[in-house]
Amino acid sequence: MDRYAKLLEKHGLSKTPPRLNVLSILASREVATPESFLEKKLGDRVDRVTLYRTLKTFEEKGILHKILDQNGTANYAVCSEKCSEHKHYDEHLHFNCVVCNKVYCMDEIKLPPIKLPKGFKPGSINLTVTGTCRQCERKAGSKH
Amino acid sequence: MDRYAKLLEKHGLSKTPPRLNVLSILASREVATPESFLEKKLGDRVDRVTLYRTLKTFEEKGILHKILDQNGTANYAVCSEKCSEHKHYDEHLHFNCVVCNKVYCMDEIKLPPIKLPKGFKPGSINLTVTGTCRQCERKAGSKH
DNA sequence: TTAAGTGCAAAATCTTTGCAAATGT
DNA sequence: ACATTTGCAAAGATTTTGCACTTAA
Repeated sequence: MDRYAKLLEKHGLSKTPPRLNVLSILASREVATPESFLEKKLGDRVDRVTLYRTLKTFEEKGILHKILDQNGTANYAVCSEKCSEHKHYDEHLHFNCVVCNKVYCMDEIKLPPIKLPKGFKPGSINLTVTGTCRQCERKAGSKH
Repeated sequence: MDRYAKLLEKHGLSKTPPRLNVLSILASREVATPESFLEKKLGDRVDRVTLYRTLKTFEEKGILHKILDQNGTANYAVCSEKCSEHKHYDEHLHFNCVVCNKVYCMDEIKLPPIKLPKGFKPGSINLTVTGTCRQCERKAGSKH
């Protein structure tokens, strides 16, 4: 049984083609991925509604993180082992390129400690830097 | 001439009722505000399309910041003096309450310095903490 | 066998666009 | 007077819901 099937099993979800397809696409990408990309990749193989429901289920189960880009669009990335139905661990920096719009998960950059005013209870922390990514910087550079 | 009229003039925009109304509502609130709230407040006085266009214009001119909450919904707050058409300055922490969904601008909490991998050029930085705000913590507490 | 998951149709939102009428300067 | 802005209608886009059919276990 392959990796993705195992992941589904672990969370008590049945191993259906739409789910396996979605996981396979997401795992093959080095960046977080929006619904629109998955939709294009999957074509007619998976209904759009199923895709929405799949992403929602995965997020609730702690299989995927949802990361919002600069436009408020959700991008999904496979969670680390630590994530569960009850709590997500996504405490690293996200980089969102303004040119290609890709969302990078920079696991190696940890978040700084934060001190909130009295009475505010933190849940999760999201640090997103927008700017130009390495790829797009290169392309821009080579034009001159 | 009042404060808001002056602000519009400064940016070369005409002083119309919809614009003055929007500014007045936003300035009266201590938190960032979504379109839906403005729409409710304004009722029939301002068309929804006008509201969308007003917010867009204000953002482009550097009059308002757009802050995305945990749901990807845009929330607007009046910019500091430093903002302009060319660049926004919004380098402080945002707190988004998961109960009431309010977005607080915590101007007093500055962002930490960030070191990106080689090739990545930062533009703006957004640090949002989600959790429970003071108000909602109090309410939750008083129930027990 | 049957609970869970999918696909289709349709509804509900949310946002944008085009254009004529109204308004600010 | 005239460019800008508004309001209305309509189109587009995105997301959700209901329900019958299919499939995984």
